[in-house]
Amino acid sequence: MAVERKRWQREFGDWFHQVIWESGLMDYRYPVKGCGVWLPYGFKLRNNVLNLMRRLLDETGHEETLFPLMITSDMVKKEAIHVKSFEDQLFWVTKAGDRKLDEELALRPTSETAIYPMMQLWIRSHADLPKRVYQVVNTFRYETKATRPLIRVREISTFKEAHTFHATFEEAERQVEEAVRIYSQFFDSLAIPYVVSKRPEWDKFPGALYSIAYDTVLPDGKVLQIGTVHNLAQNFSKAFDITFENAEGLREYVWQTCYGISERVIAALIAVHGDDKGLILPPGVAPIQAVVIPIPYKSKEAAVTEKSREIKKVLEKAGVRVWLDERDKLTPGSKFYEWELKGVPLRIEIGPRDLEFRNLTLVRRDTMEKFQVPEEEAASRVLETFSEIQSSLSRKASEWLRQRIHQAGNPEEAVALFREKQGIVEVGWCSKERCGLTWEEETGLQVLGIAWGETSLNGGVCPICGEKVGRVLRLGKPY
RNA sequence: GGGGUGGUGGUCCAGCAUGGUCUACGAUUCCCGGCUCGGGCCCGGGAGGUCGGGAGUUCAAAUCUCCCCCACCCCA
Repeated sequence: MAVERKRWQREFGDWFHQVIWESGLMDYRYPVKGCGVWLPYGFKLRNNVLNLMRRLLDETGHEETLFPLMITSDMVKKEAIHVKSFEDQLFWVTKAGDRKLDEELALRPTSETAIYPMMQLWIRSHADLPKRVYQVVNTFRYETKATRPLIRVREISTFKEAHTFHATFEEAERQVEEAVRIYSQFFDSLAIPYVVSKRPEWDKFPGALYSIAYDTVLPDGKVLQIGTVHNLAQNFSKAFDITFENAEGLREYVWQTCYGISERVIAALIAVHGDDKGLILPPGVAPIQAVVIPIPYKSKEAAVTEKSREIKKVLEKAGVRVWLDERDKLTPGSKFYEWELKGVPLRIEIGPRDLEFRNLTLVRRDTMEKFQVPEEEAASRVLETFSEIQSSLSRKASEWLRQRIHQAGNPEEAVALFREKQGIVEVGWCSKERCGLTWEEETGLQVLGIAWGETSLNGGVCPICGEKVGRVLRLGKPY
């Protein structure tokens, strides 16, 4: 029962689509393009992931809110640069029944235009600051490229966005650092590896001063953006007229940040940890952390059933999300396959042999390693195994990403490296936009940005202009 | 934006070249019953289809022609 990742890597697109549906996460047969149904199992996973996020935000002074889905055309037009980037993708509500609406309404493509006009009413004085809100909502964008479950959709069903408001630029800068800390902790808890890059000027969030993004690499070697943090400076507060009175009695525009994470994090969770058998979910967020499978034999059915129920209770008491699979029409083997597909981190087999020796047979989903533990140590050994699985998943995924980050000295080298190994190519950059764009042209890759929070690079010259190199520039092929 | 491949019970698919033998193959899934049970066992019985949509050619279309829709892949 070895762990294999052939199909996972070679036919990632098919694998991904199939696993999402067969494991019971989502059904994408819904008749509207780019929209899918979260099935009960997927919905539970989604909630566990979101609750992790909620805990992190609640602990750090954020408050959850819920703003309306529809925005007016006036609201849409407030911030010119921001609007322009989304206007081709807006869904419009133009009629009620057969009556044309006097004022057409748009479905939010993101919620700046819904939230900021209200903030203009709520923020009056420096005592109201800082203010941090977040919400988890659906947003709509008319994607024209091919849609892909969880990755490129028309209804983003799960968009967690935080918006913060501050009295000074420095405070907004500190909030950006805080957001990066929060997101890093979040992805670490999910064992999803990432690189953090400052997006180049030509690819930042429209309206932002600058944008920071979290990227990971999927099995096909393409880069998936899984989170973003933006310093908006006063660009939006000026457009939406969000001002406050400072301690000296003067009116100032607020300084803002915003940061978001979408269901792409679930896509990453699935893709990064999976194998040819299906999902592998980290115990921290798995809807079912352990499944008990009774192995009935001859006349011992009653004893096996009784023991299985007893173990289930013991584990539940210890706080384990456990499921007892008592379906008697299926053989244990077919149950094994099913729960492996669904990514349950730990399987517990209880059969005549275990009864005889007062053991439990445990099988780890991530390594398929099989071992016995004494029955009376059930709870402690199960919990211990969860933390081993968690750290093993982190280690494996980080190592996998590390092997897909390469260093190149010139465009030819970058192209060769990418062709052979995909992933991310790092090169030295002189910080000039023209040279950055040349890197893109000559490699056919896209600039992800410069490494965030790392000291500048010394030595070497830009192979394009010959000037001194000061930054690490990352290139890749994004989704 | 450019190119390619495909759409047939819930799922995966055969059939299409050479229209008729299609009352549409097979597997899986689902329901009923039996036998089993430490890796998808097996045996009976049953359910499930606007052949993506529309128009056309024809005595006759899943099969040929045209238009449309949708999905997936590759390239910009």
